[in-house]
Amino acid sequence: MTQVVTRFAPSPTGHLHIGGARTAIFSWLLARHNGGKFHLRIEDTDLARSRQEYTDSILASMQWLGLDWDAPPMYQTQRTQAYDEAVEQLLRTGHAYWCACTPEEVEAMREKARAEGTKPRYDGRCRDRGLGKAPGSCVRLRLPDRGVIAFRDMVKGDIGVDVAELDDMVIRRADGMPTYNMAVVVDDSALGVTHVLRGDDHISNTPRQIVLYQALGLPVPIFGHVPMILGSNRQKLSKRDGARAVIEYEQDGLLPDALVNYLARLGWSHGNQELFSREELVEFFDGTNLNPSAAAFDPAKLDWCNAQHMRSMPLETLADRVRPFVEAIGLQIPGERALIGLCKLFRERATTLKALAEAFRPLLIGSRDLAYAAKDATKHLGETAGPHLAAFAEIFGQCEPFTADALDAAFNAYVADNGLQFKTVAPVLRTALMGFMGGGHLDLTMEVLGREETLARLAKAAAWRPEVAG
RNA sequence: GACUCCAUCGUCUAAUCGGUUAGGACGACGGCCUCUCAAGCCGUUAACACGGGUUCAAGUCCCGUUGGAGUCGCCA
Repeated sequence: MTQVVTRFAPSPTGHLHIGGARTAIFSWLLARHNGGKFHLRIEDTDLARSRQEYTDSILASMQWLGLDWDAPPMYQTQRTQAYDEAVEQLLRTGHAYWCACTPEEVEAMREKARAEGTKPRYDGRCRDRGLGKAPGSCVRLRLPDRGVIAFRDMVKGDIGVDVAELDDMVIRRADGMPTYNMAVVVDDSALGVTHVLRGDDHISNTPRQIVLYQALGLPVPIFGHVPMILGSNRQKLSKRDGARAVIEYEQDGLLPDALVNYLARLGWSHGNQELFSREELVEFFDGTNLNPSAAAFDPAKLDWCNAQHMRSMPLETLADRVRPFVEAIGLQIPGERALIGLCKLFRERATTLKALAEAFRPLLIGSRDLAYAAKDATKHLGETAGPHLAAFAEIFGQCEPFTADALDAAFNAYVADNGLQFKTVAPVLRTALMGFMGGGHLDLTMEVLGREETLARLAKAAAWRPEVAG
């Protein structure tokens, strides 16, 4: 059996978006599952719209997603010789011909056809004129006179199109550059691509490409057309649906594994399983169970998926991931131990790394900057809180070592010795430490804060007085 | 308009060769837990687009209708 070779072929006219990311994921998965090769090709033949910065951005997003490729990326602008040779071969074998029609003339033909209610097509008037190369001339592929071009699609099943629906397409533009379909066929063939996975907006290109493969005497790969991703209104994806560039999800603090998991699961399934590690995806994704119908993008489920991944990864790894986000919002990055404590404290309370870093804020600012939520302070830091706060300062000031376990024991002893109820005194401590009724376990919170900061907060809380209105 | 593709809860989806009280997940809602907020657990809500066939039996096969999407470039 021959090796499976897949590819992802973006054009550098923008950042990598989630639609492209998903087909890249499927292609990468299919190659990795089969122990094959995965290639990258930059389709930069549209000189006017292609930009180097987008190529850089796309490659960076691919790396961030963890989709590695097996050879240096191929750039179409560097392959003019291969395209020229292919066109030359087609001309020589009679599968192609020079066409001297101007774009205006062709457009007139289309207008006429549209007016008559038939399919706008080039009428093939230069087919047998025996023209040679001339300024302004392009080369067109000579289609078979009749027949049906059929193929078996990995996701859609059998598809067939009558050649009568097609026209003699341009394969070499007047400026000498190849057109999309031409370049794709020459390049996929050169790369030895066996499985072409792409968006189903390309489905109408496929018959044309098959004709090209045949005319060139090349083996036709297996095609798989993945449906487009829709927005929440089941219309084409737009910004307001949360459909953005991969780089934006990175900046928002999503985990690459979570994005890959969610996107892979959109349009593909493995029984009832929702959460997959990267290894599981590689193990299970074999190109089957791809859904032929379009799927709507759901930001809420993506968030849930990300939250699940954040909760199941090692704390040390999570700490490494969140560090840049802590720095980005201007907070002092604590030591490793404290940072891990913060992650443990808040990871079940945040769905993104960005939100997680933000949740750290009350504990990472100094007591001087701690603000109290009026409602919570009024309720829990009133006059009856005074004795408790004084006692806390006493017992925690002496607590040794200053660790969660010891602090927990000290707190519980205080509650028991004074015949109190945990639930009546805990809010006092919580409000004093956090500034509001939120956050995680109090013992770990204090450990993360450290003795000095904990005492400072207790003192500040003891000095709190309600503001007198008026 | 022509051609092509698509059609299960609001959303993502499952349902081996036709036989299921049509399952799971997200969301929403309710409950439990609880010092708070979450998380977690339990539960509720909700779908085979429509109409014909074939068959003892159709979400599953066939035809049609409706609806949606894509393409119709010397863009990719």
